[in-house]
Formats: sequence, C-alpha cells, structure tokens
Amino acid sequence: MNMGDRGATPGALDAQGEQGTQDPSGDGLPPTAWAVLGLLSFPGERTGYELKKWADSSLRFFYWSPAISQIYAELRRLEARGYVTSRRSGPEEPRAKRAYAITEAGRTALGRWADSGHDAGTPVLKHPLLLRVWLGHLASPGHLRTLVEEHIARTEGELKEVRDALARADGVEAWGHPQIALRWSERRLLSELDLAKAMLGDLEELGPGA
Amino acid sequence: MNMGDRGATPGALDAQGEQGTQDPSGDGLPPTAWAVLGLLSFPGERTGYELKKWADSSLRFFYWSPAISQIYAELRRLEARGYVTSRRSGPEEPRAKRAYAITEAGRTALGRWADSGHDAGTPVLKHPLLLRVWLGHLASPGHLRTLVEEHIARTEGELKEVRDALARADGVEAWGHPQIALRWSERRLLSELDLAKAMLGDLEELGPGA
DNA sequence: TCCCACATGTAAGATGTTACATGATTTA
DNA sequence: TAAATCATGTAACATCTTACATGTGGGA
Repeated sequence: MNMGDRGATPGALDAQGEQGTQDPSGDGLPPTAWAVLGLLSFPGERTGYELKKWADSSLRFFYWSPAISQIYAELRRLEARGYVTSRRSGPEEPRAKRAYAITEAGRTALGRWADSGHDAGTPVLKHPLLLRVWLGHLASPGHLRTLVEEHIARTEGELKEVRDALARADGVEAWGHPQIALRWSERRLLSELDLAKAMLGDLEELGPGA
Repeated sequence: MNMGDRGATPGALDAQGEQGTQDPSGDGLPPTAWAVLGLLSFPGERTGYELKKWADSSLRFFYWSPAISQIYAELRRLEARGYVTSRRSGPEEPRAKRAYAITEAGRTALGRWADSGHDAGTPVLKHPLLLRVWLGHLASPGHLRTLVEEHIARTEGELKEVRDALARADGVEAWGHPQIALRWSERRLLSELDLAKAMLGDLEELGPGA
C-alpha cells in the first residue's frame, strides 16, 4: 500500500515559483512591508507600537500578527526607501516616541502595489489541529476530541473579538473596506465553528466512545 | 481620527509566547519535522521525493506544502535523532534513491507528540486577498472585483483537487483519519466560495459600478 | 509604591524559500 | 529524441521569532 504515489496535480515539484505572499508590483518589498505601509495609508501618523496594536485588533483575523520587533525593522526599511518619514516627539509630548507618516513616494508605490497583479496571491492556511486529525491513528480518540473542543472554544473567543471590533467600527465614517474584511472574518469564524462540529461528528462515526 | 488606538485584547504586546506552530511535546522539533515523521508513520518506506508529492496532494489543503529541499533537510535531522533510518536502493532497483522508514524511537516520540498538549496550536491564516480588500480604498473597484473572482476560480480548482483526492481515498482500508481531514477541507473550500461571493456583494454595496 | 501599558530597539537563531547543480529513466 | 518526471542535494538569502535590554508615565 504505497500511499505516496498519488500525485494530484502532476505539475513540477520544483519551480513552484509564485508563492502566496509574493509582490507582483515589482517593488521587491516583502508582504509585511506592504501591510505596514498600508496601515500608514490611513490619515494620521502613528508609532510602531500603535501599528502593532492596530494589526493585532484587525489584520490579525485574516492576515498577520507580526512581532513588534519586526514592525520596527520594516519601518526602518520603509524609511530607507523614502516611503515613510518619521518625527521624534518634541518636549511638549509626555512620552518620547517616534511617529511615522507615509510620504508621497510611499503612497505612489502603495497605489501601484494595490492595483498590480491579476492575483492577490495564494492564501496560506496552516492548521495544526488538522495535522493532528490527519495523524489521528497515533492519538487516543479522547485526546483528539479534546483538541477539537479546545479549538471550538478558542474560535468562539475570536468571534467575539471580531464582533467587538465590528461594533467599534460602526459609526466611523469612510470605514468601508476594513469593515468588509471584518465581516468576512466574522462569517469565516462562524464557518470554522460549523466545520469543527461536523468534524466532531465524523470522528464519532469513525471510532465511537471516549 | 486615530484609528490605531483601538486595542481589542489589551494583553501584553510582547510575551506572545506560544505560537501557533509550537511543539508541546518538549522534543524541540519544528512542526515540519513532525509532519514529515507523521507521513512516515504510515506503513512502508518512502523517498523524500515521494513525501513531497504526498504532502502536495493532501497536507497542502490544510497544513503545509514545503519546498523539496526542506524535506531533505528534515529527513537528515530526523535521521540524526534516530527517528528514521534510510536505505540506499540496491542495484536491483532501476533508480538510485534513498528510502526512509520510521524507527521505534521515532514512533515513540511521535506518539508522545500526538498525545501532548491540550491545544494543537493556533491556526495561521494569511490571506493576501483580504489584505487587498482591507486596503480597498487604494485600488480601483474593478480591480478588487477581479481579484475576488480570480480567488473564486482558484478555490474551485482546489475543491476539484480535494474531491479527486477523496475519490482516490475511497476504498482504501484504514484510511479513516486522512479522509476526515480531506472532508473538512472540502467543506472549508465550499465555505470559502460562499465567503467570497458574500464579499462580492458587500463590495458592490459599498461602491457600485466598475 | 507597584504594576501595567507605553515605547524602542539589538542580537541571535530558527525556519523556510529560491536558485543552482546534476544526472538517470520513462513516456510521448 | 525530446520533454517530463524521478531523484538528491548545496548555497545563498529572506523572513521572522524569541530573548534580551532599557526606560518612562499613569493609575490603583
């Protein structure tokens, strides 16, 4: 029983060229840099710390939750390119900090990026629970069940967070696109819950008890 | 209008400790190594090349599609640990290759991993299309629409692949858990299609025309 | 007064990709 | 006989995380 020889798409193993997170605008920036620049495309200036908080309360649900140290690194890179400028806080402000703002060049590059490519890139899903299920013959059935239930609980928590974010976004003008992304996330998490419950049923059918 | 100061979960920005792909078994192996070892937990020996093909036709849909060079690297690491052994093909075989098999130590470690943790790890989703939508104010509405439609087409292709894999799996004995993961993937892709269509509607509502 | 949030970074290391290099065998 | 698939690796590089290091300001 050789399970390995069931190639679905016979396409070449190498040359998998275009990865899901590539940059079709030809600007050579990593996806993280575009996301940071995108955050700065909204009016106002922000510190790296604020950017991180914002990403954690919005982009996190469908894209990305970077380490704070990486935000700072990307900001430096963007500044070196001239896509953002920074300003040290003066003595009038209580805290010493560095606030970043997008430049005209940055806005131009970002616009090019936003309109480039007929393909946004392949979504990447890495779902450790599913790996555990796939390898379910190795674990006790009860353990698998526990893991799925834990996943359901976490997903419910995330759903609540998305709904809170949606409630906060309500009323802010010109907030359209971010809200659509949040709505997508809400529906997605609802579906994730359905999926998990259906899988619980499949698991039960396979090996009852536990 | 400072949109950055809307932190949802006020939890510490640093110390985000446990990442979605961590190893709770305490064995210190990266997630990729467990996946490779998991592939080898099914009966029979396999080459790195076969492992890559197999991953691409199954694990890819919910977990992972590694570079072939990384498979080879992980196999070397696992062999150094004594979790797998390899055998060069003899002259009786037409092709020169190296086939790997799991050892008892490997099976023990993998069993420990499979039963460890009350939490399989946070799923990671990186969806470039959603980043584009979130930053929709930067693109022309028609372009956004094109991207969503492209995503729908790709997803339909993936759905077909999963269904093919499911059809191939049908009839193989003791194939239970992998099939459950594939069924989950089928439902997930169906939902992804729904999500995209609903988003198309939201987008239309926001800015008609294009 | 103590803790938490604010705020910014450096250094080391892990993970993973792409490009390169090579060659045999099978299939059209 | 040409192309695709089988098959294995190295080297360079990009990305990203964790741990470390440091300090201020505000609230309980």
